Amino acid sequence: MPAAAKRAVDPRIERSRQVILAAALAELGEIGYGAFAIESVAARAGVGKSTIYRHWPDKLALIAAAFAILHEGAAPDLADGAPREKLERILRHVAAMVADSPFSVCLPALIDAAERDSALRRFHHRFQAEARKPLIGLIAAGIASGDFPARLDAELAALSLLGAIFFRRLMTGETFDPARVGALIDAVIGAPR
Amino acid sequence: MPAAAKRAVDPRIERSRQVILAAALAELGEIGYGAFAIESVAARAGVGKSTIYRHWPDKLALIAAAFAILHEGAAPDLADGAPREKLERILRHVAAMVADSPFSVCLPALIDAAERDSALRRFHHRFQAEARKPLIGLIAAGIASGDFPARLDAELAALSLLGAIFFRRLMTGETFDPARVGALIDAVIGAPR
DNA sequence: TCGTTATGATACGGTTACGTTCTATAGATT
DNA sequence: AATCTATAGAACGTAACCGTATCATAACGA
Repeated sequence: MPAAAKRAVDPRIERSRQVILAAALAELGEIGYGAFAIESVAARAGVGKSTIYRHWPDKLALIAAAFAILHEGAAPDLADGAPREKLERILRHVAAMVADSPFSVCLPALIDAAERDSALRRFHHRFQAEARKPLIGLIAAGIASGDFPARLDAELAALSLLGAIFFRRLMTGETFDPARVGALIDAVIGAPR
Repeated sequence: MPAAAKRAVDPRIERSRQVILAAALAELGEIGYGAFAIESVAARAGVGKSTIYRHWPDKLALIAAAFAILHEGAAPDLADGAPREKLERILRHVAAMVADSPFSVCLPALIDAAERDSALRRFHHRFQAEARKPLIGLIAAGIASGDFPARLDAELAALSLLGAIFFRRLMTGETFDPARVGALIDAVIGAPR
């Protein structure tokens, strides 16, 4: 009998976790990875520093946990629609995320962190690879069905479409207006038939 | 008479500058912007800390000076050749830079720094905008001359091409093999005629 | 050679942050 | 109500690093 009557979970624990993680994410967005300070997180969360160390062993663990939150968004539904419509839907979603969201705010910190710590790097690259898969599959299917021109390479096309959106955010300081996604697809893929 | 016989310039000054800036750039690549430490730069350069402060007023000034070095590369010659060839030349150059160079090493730090400090942000965005101009102009000319398909928007096409290269570096951890630039152009622009 | 000056080393006070430990308290469970 | 436990807050020793100052040295120009 596996000690069934364990004590119920204290709600204070989960509550602390949430408050601290939210503060950590805000800190990452504002301060970045390199100057990230646990004491600032504690102050921002209105929490004792010791509470943070009760939940995570050290700074890196907290940072990793905070970054993990970024990847809890609902992906757009790709069940039905023409390939071109689905493509537009998914890219509009990406553009909106990159334009304005906790993800967008933390993106530079995430990139920087991935460069400095190998665990965060694995995390970052693995997640990005997963996130790209549906898009690449969609484009590949579109090419196969003749909806997209045969000139395309699915992976390169995905890189180009995503790249355009991310490049603007990171290198020009502008955001990619989700409304312009149609024009982007026209440019890279071709106009709708 | 403007005091002509000024003392000749002490070569130690320029020598210190170079050694320190090189060390600062290496530090930015390794440590990043947030945790950048002048004392580490001094140690790395084999230089007294006071020497650094004799040349730059503070940490930010040194960082800015170091980043400025990144933008002293020779751009590829665009004097002659078919539009497609010129495009390939310029993108191969970009891909090589992003794949392996001080610029590539410091790129995450630069992006992070641009996010945290407004002066560095202006610097980063201005330079990037300047660097994009020839590419956009080239594509626009190619469209006008009929060498590139009319479907294209010059700015979006430039974003896509550059974006693909940068996206790979920053989000996938892989580099974009300069040899694959031809395939990238085929995908976004179309095969050569 | 001789005065000049940039330098490396060292020390300084001040600040910040790490990660640990303690205590009284407020909030849980039973 | 009685008990348990997670918490906030403070203090701690340690370490790093800021920007400044001092000083003997060595490289420089003249």
